[in-house]
Amino acid sequence: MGRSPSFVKGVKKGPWTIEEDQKLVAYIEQNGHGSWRALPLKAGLQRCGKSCRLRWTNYLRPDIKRGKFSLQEEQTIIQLHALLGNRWSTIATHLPKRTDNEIKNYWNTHLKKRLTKMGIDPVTHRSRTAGNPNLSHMTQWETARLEAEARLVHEPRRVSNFYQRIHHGSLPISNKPLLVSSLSLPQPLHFDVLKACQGISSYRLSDLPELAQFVPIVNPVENVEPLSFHDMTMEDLTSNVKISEVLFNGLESVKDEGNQNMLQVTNMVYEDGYMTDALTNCLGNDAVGENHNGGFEEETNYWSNILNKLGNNSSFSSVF
DNA sequence: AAGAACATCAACCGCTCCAAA
DNA sequence: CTTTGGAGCGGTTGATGTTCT
Repeated sequence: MGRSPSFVKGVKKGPWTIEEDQKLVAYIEQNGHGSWRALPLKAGLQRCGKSCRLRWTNYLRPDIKRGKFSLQEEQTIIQLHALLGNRWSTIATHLPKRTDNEIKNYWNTHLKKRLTKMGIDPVTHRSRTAGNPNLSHMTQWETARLEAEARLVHEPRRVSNFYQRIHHGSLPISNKPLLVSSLSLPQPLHFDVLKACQGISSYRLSDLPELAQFVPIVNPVENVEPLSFHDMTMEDLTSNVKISEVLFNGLESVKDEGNQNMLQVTNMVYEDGYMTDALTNCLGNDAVGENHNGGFEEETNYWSNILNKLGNNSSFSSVF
């Protein structure tokens, strides 16, 4: 049913010649590919339609980028693979101008090996070395981030400087000026807030490993000397820590309720609009206040306030 | 210098999906 | 509803290039 015969008399196989390529390109440029099955005859090629389609989609198409994969592309592949597995065509839709075949080859010949070398199982994307919860935690976060970003490409909205802020001025993920959408907040908001705060916690802890000792459940770094963290008191810190644990545990407990939930809610991490709306809905205006424009201490206080509010918020607590 | 071993990637194969008949 | 056939997907192969011994 629907299967092409594996052998057809008079049909050429193997590498394509320049002449064949030229014929195929010329025909498609003039007529479009139409029915692939009928194409070879019309184009004067001794190939099966399937071979023509493959040659075109994987090699001859004008909108194909060839050559070395960038670091960003590599990261995207790894993270999407963690989320999607070997669904190369889906992964390819997130990497403009790359084909599924190319990505698949690159994964099999480069990335899989590299992950294995790093002690990461290329199938599960988890550390092989006696459980590193932070790794899967970060993978999870990065995965969700990518998925959200990928969807933003198709669903333009205002992108904020939020991501830049939490990354201390590193390059934005997207340089595209996105539009403000009408309010269609993802639901449930609890997950939004949860995810957003988790992102913040992740960032801080990975950026300042010294802080990790206060949050052993998130980042179990051993033998780290205590650190006085700017002007924050220990009380502030432990207060955050306590809530971070709640956030993390909460996230762990809901993560299996379906990727849809997880993925649906992550846009707001990049978008002040979503973030503010989500927080406002959960906590009320006074808790969220004005947007802030950076400065690590300011940021710290901002999140400290919000986390404290979250900790006392009954609707949020009910998530758990 | 030469052969072996390994890496790369274009292309093929067999399968599923899905729309049309 | 079943059958058919085109399109597309993912796994795999094998020719070619590169590195190692």
